[in-house]
Amino acid sequence: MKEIPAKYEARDIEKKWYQYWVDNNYFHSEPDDREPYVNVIPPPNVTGVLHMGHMLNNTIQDVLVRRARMLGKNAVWVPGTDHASIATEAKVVAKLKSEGIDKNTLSREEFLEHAWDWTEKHGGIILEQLKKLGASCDWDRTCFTMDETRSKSVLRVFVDLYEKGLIYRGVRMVNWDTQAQTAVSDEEVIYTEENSKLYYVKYKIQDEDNYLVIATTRPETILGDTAVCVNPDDPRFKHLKDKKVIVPILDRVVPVIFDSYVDMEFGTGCLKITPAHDINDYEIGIRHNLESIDIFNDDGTLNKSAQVFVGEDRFKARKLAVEKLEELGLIEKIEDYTNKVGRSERTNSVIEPKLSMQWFLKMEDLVKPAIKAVEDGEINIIPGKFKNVYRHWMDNVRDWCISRQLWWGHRIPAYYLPNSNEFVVAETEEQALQKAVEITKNTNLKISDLRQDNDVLDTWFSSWLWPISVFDGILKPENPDFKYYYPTNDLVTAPEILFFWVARMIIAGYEYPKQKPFTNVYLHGIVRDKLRRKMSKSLGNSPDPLDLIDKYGADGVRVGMLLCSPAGGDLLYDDSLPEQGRNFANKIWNAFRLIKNWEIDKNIQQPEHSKIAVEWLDAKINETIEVINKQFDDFRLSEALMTVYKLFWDDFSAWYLEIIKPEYQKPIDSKTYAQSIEYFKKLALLLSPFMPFIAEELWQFMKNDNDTESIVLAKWPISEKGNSKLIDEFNTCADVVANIRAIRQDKNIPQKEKLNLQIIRHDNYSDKFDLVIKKLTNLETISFVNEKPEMAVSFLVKNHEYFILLENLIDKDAEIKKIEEELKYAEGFLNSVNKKLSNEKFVANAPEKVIEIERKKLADAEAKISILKEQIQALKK
RNA sequence: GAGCCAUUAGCUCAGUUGGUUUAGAGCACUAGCUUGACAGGCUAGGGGUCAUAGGUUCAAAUCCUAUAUGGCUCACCA
Repeated sequence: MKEIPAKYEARDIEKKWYQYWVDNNYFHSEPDDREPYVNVIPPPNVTGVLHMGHMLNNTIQDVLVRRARMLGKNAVWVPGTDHASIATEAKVVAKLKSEGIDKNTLSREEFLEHAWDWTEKHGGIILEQLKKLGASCDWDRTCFTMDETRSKSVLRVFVDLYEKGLIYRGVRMVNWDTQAQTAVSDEEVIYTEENSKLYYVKYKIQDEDNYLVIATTRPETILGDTAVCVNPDDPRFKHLKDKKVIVPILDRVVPVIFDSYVDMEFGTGCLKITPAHDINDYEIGIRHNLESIDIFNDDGTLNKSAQVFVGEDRFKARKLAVEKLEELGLIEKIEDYTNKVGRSERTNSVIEPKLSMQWFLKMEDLVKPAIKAVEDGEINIIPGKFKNVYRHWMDNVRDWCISRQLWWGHRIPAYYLPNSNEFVVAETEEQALQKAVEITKNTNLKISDLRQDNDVLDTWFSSWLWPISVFDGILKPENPDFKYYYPTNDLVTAPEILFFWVARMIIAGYEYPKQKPFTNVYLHGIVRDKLRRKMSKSLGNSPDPLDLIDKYGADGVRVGMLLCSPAGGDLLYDDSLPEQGRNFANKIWNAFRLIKNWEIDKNIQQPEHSKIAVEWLDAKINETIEVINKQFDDFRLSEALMTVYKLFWDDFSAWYLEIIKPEYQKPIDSKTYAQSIEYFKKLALLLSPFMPFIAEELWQFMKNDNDTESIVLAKWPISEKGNSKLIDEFNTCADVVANIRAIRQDKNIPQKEKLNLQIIRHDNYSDKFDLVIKKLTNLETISFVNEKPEMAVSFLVKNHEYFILLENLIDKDAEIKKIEEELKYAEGFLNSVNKKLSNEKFVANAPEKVIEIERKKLADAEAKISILKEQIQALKK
């Protein structure tokens, strides 16, 4: 066999095995008799490149899927991307602009051609990157929210909801993104505190020499004012009934109205009303029948209705308005002020409340079964604290604005009749025509006479169908794939899209297949840097995931991501995490090298210490498998990983291998060797969901004719009955070994120098591991005595007294001091136990079992104290 | 402003219906190791009055009430 390198080099190995898995189609699934295990990927943006959040998200999914596959389930993980209307359109517009092309000069069709080109060029990148991470997706099933099946599904659902009366069109105040020039939903607006100014502006009262002062943060909207409002209970303004005021700059005469919406405490108690540009003003405007003057163009510049500053941007207009007001002497004062400003999630531009015609989905009834499903536990949200958040949003849900004024996306299938605002809704143009003919009774009507709505649908209006549509469950609810794979199992995503996506998928699940879309929602944390800042391109605090994989290996990065990612908690990323993962891979690699390089001698007997170690490790592995299974069931993935990590590093490498390791350049017996390989294979299996690449590499070295050709196809190990007594005895042994090692270190005795150990046994001494102790600490002899030897260092394990005989190295005073410290601790402990037991109420009320434990503690402590006292006495002699 | 969640070692977190020795892990830290698998390592070790103040209980990190601090969600006052 060729030399195995001392350092594990992940790069070539990972490339080799991923190719092998894909070539053999191991990740592909077809329906069969087995129980399915199904996850759908949260589709990343087609515009995106892999970032740290994806790494975490997909690592978790891959761990779950790989383990499910090993548990014998028919596992499928469906990959795909979404079309990300706003983000993609923005990128394409920007690209065109860099080529000197203005979007507005293109027809819709021409623009879409560019967008598709762009998508074909960039759309696959992120999925290719996921392969580097080891993602075991069924690539044959890759979907895109705008491919044929998914698009048709979206249109069918739109038509169906429209026909059910759940979709309506209407003028509403929406959140307008002036940069993307589209409406966005409430969920897409992020409010943050920003420093701004509060302007106090004087409005002249008509036919009086008096002024009324209003406070505003947006003086440019004065141009759209149609009233000034005060609270009807405010004594300061009672005299203003039926009065009018003059809007500055324009000298427009508007009424003073009275509405209890106005907070008397705030500002001046007078509120200017601009119904076209503020949601509250809009509602007040409706109540008081006010005129609504829209002063903005779609791009945020002022239009003709503003009369002045026409064509200027809204922020420039603000400056100009203030200057003008100052010129007119109408600014009373300007204060610094902090308020919440809403910005578009996609473009970060300040959201402009705008009245416009949009399409909405009525949510009130749709959410009901979705609320119940989570309430009843039919769907679990992990961690559970998000159940509240979900509930709260659902209870207060508002109608969903589903139209976007963009071209890239699913065009709304509403067709207007010629010269009319009347429309028909249909899945295809042909069907639309048919409906139009029915309505108009005009049989000469042609498709070209109809005008399709210009808007597209919100991207989430397609991704909310994802778990259904990836199996074609909207168009063909009876197809075998859908019947077999739906509902899916675990949805893994970040809490930030709980409403955007998760809640809406649940709604769609109960509206269409009338079944939950998934059973568990596992919400993982957000990847942040060490300073708890979210990773972002603009901050430049995010490492490039592919660089990390290159540097630490995909296995290393996966371990790094998982190690500190408890459910729902933030993950504070640091390079030390994948480094720890890489070091672990190296540890595994070297353990393997050690075993692989041993020479096997069939003629030698298995040494007794090896026989015992083999027995113990078997018990330990069995016990640990149960722990890991439980942790998986509870979605405690980072803990499951840590359990495997310690099993491998501490139990297998640090203890087991050290025990069975033959002397330098001596061969190992064939029995221990074979058993060790079997254990190593089990460990590789336990590791493989987390570190699939190194696990496969080792599997290929170790597999025999009875094993599967790839670890991907192998079965998750089954835990046989553990032997807790043996494990307990081993722990005692480990304690003794550690004590002896500490003595060597303390007294500067090299490992090579043999020592003699004497033991005074008390009750329940087991000699099972004595040979292990002897080997690990290089003892000449172990002997049992009744008298404390002189000139020895002592320690206590489980009330057995251990003495290492040392002729010249004993510092009696130091020994006494050490034992006195131990005595002090024991006495303190005894004291606390005594306090409990002497408490009558405790003895009377506590369960017998608890009292029993306390009595045992007492007895143990007393025994220990008397031993320690004797030892001090002996030393003082 | 309303609601929810958290606060345990330097850092990140466990601690499962209150009782397994006066609290555990990983990383970091300290000391000692040219030990033939591994310095990406080995061995040993230090480190916490469980945010604060009360309360319930025989018994509290764990239950209750306040307070403080941090976070999340929703709403929003110009």
